[in-house]
Amino acid sequence: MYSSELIKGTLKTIVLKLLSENERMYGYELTHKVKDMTGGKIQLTEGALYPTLHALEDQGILTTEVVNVGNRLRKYYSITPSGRKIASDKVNEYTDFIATMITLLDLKPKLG
Amino acid sequence: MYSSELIKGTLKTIVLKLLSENERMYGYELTHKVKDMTGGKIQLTEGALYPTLHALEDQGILTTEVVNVGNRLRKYYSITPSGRKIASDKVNEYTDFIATMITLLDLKPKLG
DNA sequence: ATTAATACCTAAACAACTTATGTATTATTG
DNA sequence: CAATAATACATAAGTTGTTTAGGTATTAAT
Repeated sequence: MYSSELIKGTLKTIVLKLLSENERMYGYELTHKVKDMTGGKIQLTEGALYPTLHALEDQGILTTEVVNVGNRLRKYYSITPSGRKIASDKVNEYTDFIATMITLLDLKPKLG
Repeated sequence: MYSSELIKGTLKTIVLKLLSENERMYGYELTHKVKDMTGGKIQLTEGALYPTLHALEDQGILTTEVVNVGNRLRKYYSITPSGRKIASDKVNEYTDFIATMITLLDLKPKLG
């Protein structure tokens, strides 16, 4: 787990990137996907995730469809074409930002 | 210039790293150093920087000496031994974090 | 003489998050 | 088979780290 301040500002980028790669995902699934992919190092909190998803939907970046699984509801999110562009821009910006930080902090990135 | 949310959480790491490499620096100098090193892409705002420097001093991570330059005062900050350890930890954590984000977002970092 | 640069500072407002809590269903376990 | 954990959504108060917008004062540039 990283100090919480580091993760700040990356939530939207993470959500949009994952929804660019997957046809549709639901909130709870996103938290587990990120936890799995990062070996538990990044854990999205529901208190941050759900309001972010709602905002992205309001902005027309995501669309939803509610599905009944057993007796429980599940809200799937899909990215719209305009959202796909925003996702790509965000990922590119983050790539650039990381390169800048590597230079600034003289980091030796451990790339697998 | 990056969207402001990205830079959030990196200020302390940047300040501590630069003060680990330089015997002493003053606030205004830090803003210009970072601007120069990043080609203007990261600009520390004084409203964020000064309170952060004060907090780090209060925590014993930095010490200060005020110097008169002409008739103007300049407040130099130096890192303490315990601060040096914290700086190193922060940089290591950030390196790890970047590696995690590269994996998660499947980034292709453009390394000079 | 005015503006820009140097150099510090603070405080209100804002955004994005954490923490805490809530509802309800289904699966697990002792 | 009762209690707990997991699934799955949600909101709201509080915290943190910023931005924005001011302020003071000296020195350099136009």
